[in-house]
Amino acid sequence: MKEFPKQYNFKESEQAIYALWEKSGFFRPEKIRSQKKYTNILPPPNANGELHLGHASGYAVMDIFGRFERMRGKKVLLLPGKDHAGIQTQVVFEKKLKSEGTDARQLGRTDFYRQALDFTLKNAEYMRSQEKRVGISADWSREKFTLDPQISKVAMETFVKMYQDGMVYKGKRIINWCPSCATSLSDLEVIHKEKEGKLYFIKYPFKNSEEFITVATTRPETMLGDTAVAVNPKDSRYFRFIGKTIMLPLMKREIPLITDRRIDMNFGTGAVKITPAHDMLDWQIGKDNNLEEIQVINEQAKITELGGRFKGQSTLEARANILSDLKKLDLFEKEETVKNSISLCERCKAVIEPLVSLQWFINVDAEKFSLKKEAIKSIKAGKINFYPENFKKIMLQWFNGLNDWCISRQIWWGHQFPVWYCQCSSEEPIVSLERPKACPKCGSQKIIQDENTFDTWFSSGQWAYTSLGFPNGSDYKNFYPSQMMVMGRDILFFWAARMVMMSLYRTKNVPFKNIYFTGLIRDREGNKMSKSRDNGIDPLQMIEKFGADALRLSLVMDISAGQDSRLYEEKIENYRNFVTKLWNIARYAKTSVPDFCLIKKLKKNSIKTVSNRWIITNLNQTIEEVTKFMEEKNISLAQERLRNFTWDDFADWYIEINKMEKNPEVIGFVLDKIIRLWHPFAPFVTEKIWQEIEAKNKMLMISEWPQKTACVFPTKEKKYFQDLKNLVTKIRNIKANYRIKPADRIVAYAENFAEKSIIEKLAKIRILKYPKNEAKLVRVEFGDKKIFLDILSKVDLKKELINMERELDVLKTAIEKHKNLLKNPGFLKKAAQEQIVSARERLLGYQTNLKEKNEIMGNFKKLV
RNA sequence: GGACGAUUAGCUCAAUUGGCUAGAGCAUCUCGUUUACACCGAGAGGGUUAUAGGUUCGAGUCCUAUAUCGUCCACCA
Repeated sequence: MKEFPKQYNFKESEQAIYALWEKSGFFRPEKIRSQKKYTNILPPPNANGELHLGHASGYAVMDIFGRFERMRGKKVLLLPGKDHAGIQTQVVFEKKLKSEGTDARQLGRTDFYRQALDFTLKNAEYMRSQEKRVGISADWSREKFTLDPQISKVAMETFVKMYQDGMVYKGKRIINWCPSCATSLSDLEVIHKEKEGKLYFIKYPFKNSEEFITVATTRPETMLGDTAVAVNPKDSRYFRFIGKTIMLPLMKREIPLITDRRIDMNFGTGAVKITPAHDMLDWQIGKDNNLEEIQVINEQAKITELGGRFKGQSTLEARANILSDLKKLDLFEKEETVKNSISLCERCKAVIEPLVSLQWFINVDAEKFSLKKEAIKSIKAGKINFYPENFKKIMLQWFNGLNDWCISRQIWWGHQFPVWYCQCSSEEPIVSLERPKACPKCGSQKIIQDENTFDTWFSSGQWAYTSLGFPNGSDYKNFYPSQMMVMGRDILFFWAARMVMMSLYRTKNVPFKNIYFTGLIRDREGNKMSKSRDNGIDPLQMIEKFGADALRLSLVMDISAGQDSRLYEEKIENYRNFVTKLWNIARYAKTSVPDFCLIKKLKKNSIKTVSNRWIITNLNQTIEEVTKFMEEKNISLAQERLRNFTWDDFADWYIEINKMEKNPEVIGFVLDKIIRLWHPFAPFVTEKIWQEIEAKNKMLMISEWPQKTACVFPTKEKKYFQDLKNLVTKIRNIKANYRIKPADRIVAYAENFAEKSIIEKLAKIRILKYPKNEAKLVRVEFGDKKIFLDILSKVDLKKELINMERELDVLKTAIEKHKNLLKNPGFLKKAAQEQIVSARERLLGYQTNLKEKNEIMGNFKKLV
């Protein structure tokens, strides 16, 4: 017989086991014969860095559900992929180029793209190896990349189709511009940060007048592009000035004083300088009032030639110079310190410059197909289940306030627009997947492609169907829409919402039936993990140290969907201990029982005795509850229930304490079920145990999820055994604590002779009489009061009185619980009530309080 | 400004529809055990479930306020 290793060596086992799984081919759904399908398209990580805890926790969740469904006999497809991650990769890769002493411009677009692709693909391979270490049972043969030709083609087609349907347009609008990344950004890619700033009060003199109006601004440099000053129409302070002309200082340009309801009278002076080219609200006001847009800041955040003598200065230089000039002219009134929020680029944290620029937009509320309304409709119709549920509300709210989506980016890394221009008319785009051979208008062959690339979320927003080979691929036909989607709650809008919209448009169906959000993993203090804080935990390091199973368990313990959690080494260590415990349970079974094997079905006569019946009944309940929790997507509760059964009931009680009643067959049976139940959570150690004991070809990964066995006893009796267990434990403790020989002092009445002897054996006490009239009641008495008090006299009286009260509570509970077993419940209820109340009063000398009395009465009332 | 979430043991979190004694893990203390497992076992202490009201026979759970913390969205001239 093979020696069962003394210690679980996860380092050796994990790689071998993963190789075994992969080789078996069961990661591919084709290998599983079943009609029922389960698809989970894994969120493609950005292929430009390392695997981090966020990925790991998502993968743990997905793999747990995936393995669970696979064991339940479903054709499971976990589809992995990688994202090219437009701007982020561009930033990362440009840094790399810089460190190599070159830059994008030197390389040129074609070479840059080629090298970035090379870099990304290499990195994708590296990340794939890291993903495997987490143990994810994904079908690697199907792995996709957002820049794969087939996937790109479908994504581009969507754009062409949208163009034809009048859902995209090219327009000059004010957009968020990142001077550092040199590209436009969607609203979502801009983050706001509260910061202390200065509010400058500047006098704007009226034309041919000594009077002036004071405006307040945080960005004086934009005044070069002012085309009006606005006040609220209700603001009586300025009534007399309305319609007058202002001489814009420094620029000596005439600008009007206009009114607009959007101006807040209470902020600053109530008068606002309007710069349509460099402010979101000003742009709106400018549109409504037909104001000129004067761009005085360029894409590098420098002043343009329209900024007169400040041309070429950076915005900060210009600000200082403008302020000093104003001071010289005595037009500077004062400055105040204010808190205001500044806009930053999500990726590089540079300050955003709002600029007017020619960009491509998706009209989210187009006539032909309203992405916004269709999304709202299907979510309201309940076509997607949200975990947690309240995220549905958050998403709906977002859709309601959704504005047009800027999808063009001025970077090189990503999908270039399938849009072409001929020299003859740069205004008229030709939208087509293929480069046109000649201009349809003038026949010229000099055709250039639009320089823009797509927002990375435009392609990942289509991932749900592109990755499955939409529109004709067999995977699309077989596996769309997927059953499950798991993602971090931080990309709810970026990705989940966009996927819903895009999928509805192209497939007329929702992209997934269920969506589960994971929270952020924080450090011990609850801080975000970040490089600057240096508080990050590297998942690979943890796997090295504690094993993949321990890491997985620690990532899904104590969590609920959408809620942030904290992680630190002790937590992972704690789960490593549990993995060891599982191992040792198996090792004990295998080494202490001759010819031990896992038992699938139990013979009826193996479960005659009380503790066997008890453990089996408890196992049944565990299977039932764990399955239910898993179906409800509640990993934490499933795991907790399972852990309690495994450790407390099976290992500590059935095997350890209950030395006389255990049955090898029952151990084989329970262990068989336990390792199946644990497999989704801790796949490696359970598979290893299975291989050690079974040593057959079949793998645990594809064995069946346990079913409840035919219930050996009526469920109502389950509690009875639980109490029996508790009573025995209690007796043992009393013996231990008081250091007495309790044989003649503690008396137990048992249901029948068999149980009487069990209690005698287990608790090592002598059972006195077996009174006929006590029926099925199990009761512990503390002997004669006198004897009990004798014991008390030897120890601290106060402490023992408290203990005595507790023991009486146990008695109360036991009586309460078993009243259902009695044929005449009324009798016992009354008896129990009297007994408890009087006992307490007698012992502690206080009156039963009103609340408790009410509680008892309430319960009784309900029963009657 | 709008929305959402949270507040339970020293710490991290549970508590499935309002219901049996509010539970785990870590930490602390006591005892036990050294051939399944010191990566162990049995116990104990520790809670006015943020506060104040309300509904109910019964509230951690439902309602109404308040406080504190957090997140997201919008705006900030």
